[in-house]
Amino acid sequence: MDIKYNPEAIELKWQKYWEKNKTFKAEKDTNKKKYYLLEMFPYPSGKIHIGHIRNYAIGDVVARYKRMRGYNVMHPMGWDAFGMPAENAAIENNTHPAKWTYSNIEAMRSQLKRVGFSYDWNREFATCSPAYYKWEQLLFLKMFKAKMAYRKESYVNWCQKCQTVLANEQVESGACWRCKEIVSQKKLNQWFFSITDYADELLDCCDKLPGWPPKVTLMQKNWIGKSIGASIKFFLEDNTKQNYIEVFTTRQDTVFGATFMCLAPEHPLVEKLSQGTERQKAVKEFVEKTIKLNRTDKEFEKQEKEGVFTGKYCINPFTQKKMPIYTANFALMEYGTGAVMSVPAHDQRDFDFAKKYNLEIIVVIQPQDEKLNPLTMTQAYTDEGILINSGEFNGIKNTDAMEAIADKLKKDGSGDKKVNFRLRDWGISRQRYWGAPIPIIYCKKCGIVPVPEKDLPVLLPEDIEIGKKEGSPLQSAANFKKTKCPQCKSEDACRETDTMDTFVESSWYFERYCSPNYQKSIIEKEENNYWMPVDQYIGGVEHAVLHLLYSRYFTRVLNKFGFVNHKEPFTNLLTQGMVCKETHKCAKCGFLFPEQVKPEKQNKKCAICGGEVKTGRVEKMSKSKKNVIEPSELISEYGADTTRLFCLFAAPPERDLEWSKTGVEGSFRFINRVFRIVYTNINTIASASPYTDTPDKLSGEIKKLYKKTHVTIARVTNDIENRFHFNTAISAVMELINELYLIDDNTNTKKDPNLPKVLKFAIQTAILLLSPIVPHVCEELWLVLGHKNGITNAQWPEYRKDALTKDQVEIAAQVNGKIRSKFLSEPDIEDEKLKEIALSDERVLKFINNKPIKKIIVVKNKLVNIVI
RNA sequence: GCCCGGGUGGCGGAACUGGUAGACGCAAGGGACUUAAAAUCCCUCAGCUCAUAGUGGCUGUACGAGUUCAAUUCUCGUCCUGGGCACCA
Repeated sequence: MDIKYNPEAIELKWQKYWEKNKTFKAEKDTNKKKYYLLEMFPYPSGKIHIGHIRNYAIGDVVARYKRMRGYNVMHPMGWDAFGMPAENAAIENNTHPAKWTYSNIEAMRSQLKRVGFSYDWNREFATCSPAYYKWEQLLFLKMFKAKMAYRKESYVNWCQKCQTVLANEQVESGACWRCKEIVSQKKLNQWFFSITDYADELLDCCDKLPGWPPKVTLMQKNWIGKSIGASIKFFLEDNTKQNYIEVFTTRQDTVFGATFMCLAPEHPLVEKLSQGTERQKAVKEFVEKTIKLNRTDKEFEKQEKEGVFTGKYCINPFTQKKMPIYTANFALMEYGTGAVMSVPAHDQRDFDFAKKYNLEIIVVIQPQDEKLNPLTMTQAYTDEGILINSGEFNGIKNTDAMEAIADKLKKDGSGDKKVNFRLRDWGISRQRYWGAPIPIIYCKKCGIVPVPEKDLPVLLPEDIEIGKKEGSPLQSAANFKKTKCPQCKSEDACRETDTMDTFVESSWYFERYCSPNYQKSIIEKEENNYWMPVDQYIGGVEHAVLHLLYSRYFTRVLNKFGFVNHKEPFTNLLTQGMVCKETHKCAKCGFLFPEQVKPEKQNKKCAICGGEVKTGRVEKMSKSKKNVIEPSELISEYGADTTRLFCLFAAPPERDLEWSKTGVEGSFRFINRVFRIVYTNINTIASASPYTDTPDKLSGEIKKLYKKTHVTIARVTNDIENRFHFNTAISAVMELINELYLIDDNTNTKKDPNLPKVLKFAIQTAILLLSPIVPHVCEELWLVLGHKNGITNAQWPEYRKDALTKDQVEIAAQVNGKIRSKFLSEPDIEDEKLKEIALSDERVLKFINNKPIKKIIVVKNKLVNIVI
């Protein structure tokens, strides 16, 4: 055989063919069942990396599979194109962010095309284009008018290096998620989206997303953080009966044990209470010291719980006791009301604090088996028990008193039931240039004025200087900033210079894909109703809370304004694992590239300094760890099909994938095996029509092969359709191919007149089953097999039920649960018959050794277990 | 600290509802073809063990118990590991 597998020639040929024939163009067709498949769109950083390829390969298998199943598949791709790297690159290379971004998009688009993903490129857009962000601005205006977008002054996480505000979600253990700089606190006027209005709904609907991994919905639930409890007012001991501190607690059952109060250092009362007292100086010092160390700071985690007395008292509404008011470093202004009622007997943190400052401890919950003594207690008692020292509630189980105490609070006017969320409103202001401008004008006379809808989009000015001055570049862009007030026409007005968080763009891009070129509004409703919601969404688990929660929120906002009819954007979600590779580290030179490692007899040496090299952990590929694989190199060496195959074969999608050079070679070998099995048999099968009849008319090896082919169809279909376990789908086809090679060698079966037909069916089926995974080579082989219309829209093979049954099954014969013998039998034979065979088996009898049989368990077609 | 995962050969991973552990691939070793190499093909491949070399015996899915005729699978405890949240009142 002269024909050699040449991946590059085959792949370029079919990519051209698909493009020419518009094979993947998706159009609304109400007669067909739609399937909207989406992978998280990339940030155009410049290069596609292997993690993208894995993500998109997974998606492409599903898209191509569904197409073959007759679905009208929409599989779009685009660019999450706003963001900081463009600005950073602009500063470094003295280019404009737009230029940098668009040239990156060019490069990455051609890379993606070279992998042969079945995208409908007609729907492509970049979120940085005015045609896209215009609609985002419109939505902002609608939200502003509905009071869902509002401005408030607040402390924000500030990254000094990136010169920007970060959302809480973008702060990872005290550091900027992008540049790892330690985050500090800054007070600024910010725009917020009121996501908390939907906290309850977003939480409840987590349970209505059966197609999502429970892990992700659990993370969202924790993030939203709903707590049910009560708000309680503690009046100050100032005889006015007007000033009070309000707290939120989940333990109103312990209110009789509240002996002191802790306020967050930022709490407005802290300064007021201590003013003019001898405590003023101490309080001020403490507050200043504590605020400096913000809560996300690394130091903050380690610091001891401490506080200072403000000099004033408040009154416990139930006991009328005086409670000293402290300000404490563990009280958080952002949670609840910034004030904590402290119950030292039943909260460990309060207990430690009370011990430290010698504060009163009152036991109000008595456990069943022991008697708590505040003087001898060594830790707080946080379990259930019976209330004591609690007036009219004495003797009631604490959990039962929750409701009653909340009711009494309400009756007395000193509180109420209350639900509190950890989730806070979404701060979207960014002091950056490369983002969507917030369409707001500040007028000296009229105040905050929204840009009229007819004036949209508010364009990002192109003639700006980046990195020359402190702060946001838009602030120094006079042409942009200076404007007329749309209401009073006064010249004394300026534009908002902050831009929107880039998570805003990615919160609705999946909606825009349905009508990407629609000019009249944000969304063309009929298209949207047809395509949405996304049937399958695929992306990294790192977006479990950020992007996915915002998207759920935005979908509700769009729904509220009547733009869309659905509330949840993604019916099914698959979160794929990272791509990892081993690292090499030299004590002196740090991380090394694989080519910098010299293998020697015993251990590896560093090519730079000659020092010992340690093979480090398998870690996520990253430039800094020097363990990155370049997809383009891989594709030019082995081809796109091999690259795809390996990404899918090495691990199931949800798990991390460990890169292996030899594994890639194995994948390449397999494609070659497939390629060869077609060509070596082509003369035999070329003119044969595939056998599709019942297996009973066949015999011997041919029958076995025919049945194996149907079993393979069943396995692959199940693995793709129900489990996304492409690794086992591939191994099933590998088994079939292995079997085909055995037939090829077997001269006896070569005389069977049914051979060409069955062989054709088997080979053709293998090609069809592989086609979503390695589409190019399959298109080529499909053509070789004589099909002129392309494999992309060929029908997915169906299996025959009568071909799944086995002619013979192997039965394990066990004695006391241990396998002592195996025998072949007809399938589905009577239990009694199986027992009989097992009991006549020599090896089994040897182990029974004439002992009495207690019982015999028979599992049909599987085993016989004799218990003695 | 709290909440989720995960732990299976030299390696990546199979085993779908408790029913024959190790599919498929990689690596390794041996062999065939070849002047040679590459490519390809075939065989072996969890560990220990045996006067019987066999469809032999024993052990084995992180560790220890338990439920069961039967446990990688279910329950409890321990260890390790990955992730999320982290003074949340």
